[in-house]
Amino acid sequence: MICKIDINNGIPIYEQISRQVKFAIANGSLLVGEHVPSVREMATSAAVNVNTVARAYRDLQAQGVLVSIRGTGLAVASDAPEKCRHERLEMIRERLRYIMREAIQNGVTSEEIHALVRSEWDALTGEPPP
Amino acid sequence: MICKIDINNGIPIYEQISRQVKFAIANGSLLVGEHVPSVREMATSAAVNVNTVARAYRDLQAQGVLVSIRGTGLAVASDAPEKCRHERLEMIRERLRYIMREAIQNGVTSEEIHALVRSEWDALTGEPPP
DNA sequence: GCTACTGTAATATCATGATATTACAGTGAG
DNA sequence: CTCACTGTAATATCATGATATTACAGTAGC
Repeated sequence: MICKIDINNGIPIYEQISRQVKFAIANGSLLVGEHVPSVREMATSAAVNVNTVARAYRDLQAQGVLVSIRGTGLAVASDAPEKCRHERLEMIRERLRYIMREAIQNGVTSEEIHALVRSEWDALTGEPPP
Repeated sequence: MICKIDINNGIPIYEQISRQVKFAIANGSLLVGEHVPSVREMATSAAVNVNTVARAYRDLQAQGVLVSIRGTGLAVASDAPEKCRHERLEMIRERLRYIMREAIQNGVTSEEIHALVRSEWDALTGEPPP
């Protein structure tokens, strides 16, 4: 489990970590009962401070996604996959909403938005535009 | 010209102001030569500090969007509309790209994304889903 | 029991965004 | 000239995110 951190996107690092752990659980990269990387290991691999990872893990515990096993580490909670799968699209939806709101407020048309989404998607996936 | 500030979306206020001024110029709400609201007026109407507005205006001057007329205020530069129109979709495109990247990295399908965009757009514009 | 690993906590330090406040030079209307 | 408005600048203060560092209790393997 490796986290890719983007320092320039405005999203707090601890939140990026939290999101990516949830995504990993949602798509089965992390299984129920499996241990998440230790705070020190995650901090090293993501080139980030230990406290920042600890903050992310603390949030994930508070949300019931991870459970602490004293002296051993943090494991994926039994009901985490369901939670994370449900949250997966919601997290993306929320961020989409902010953009759409701005676009709508400023006279961008439905066609323009859909064209943007299509072209960006194709550019990122390497698919040729239809 | 009234700016709507969202304190919870993570984007710095001065940047939100800057963006909204550009949008206003792009869609003709602010015309070439027209004065932008004074820092104090904008600060009051947006419930924001004067320095924050000044910061946004300073950036807009540095980008050649506004020009200072000493003792009088700031006016829309002659080539600002072209600049802002060109930047308009690019600003939205950039933010879309971040979301799409996250979505793709985590196994969201093209269908899911387009469905999300459509449903969010319809929810925000009040249009019935087709 | 020793060692090496867990999470957790506390502390101090820094950058940034934002605020409140004060001050000053330039402009234009009266 | 005076007054009310411009932008601009400097200052101090605050919250937040992030960092570095140190420390401590619990667990597992040897």
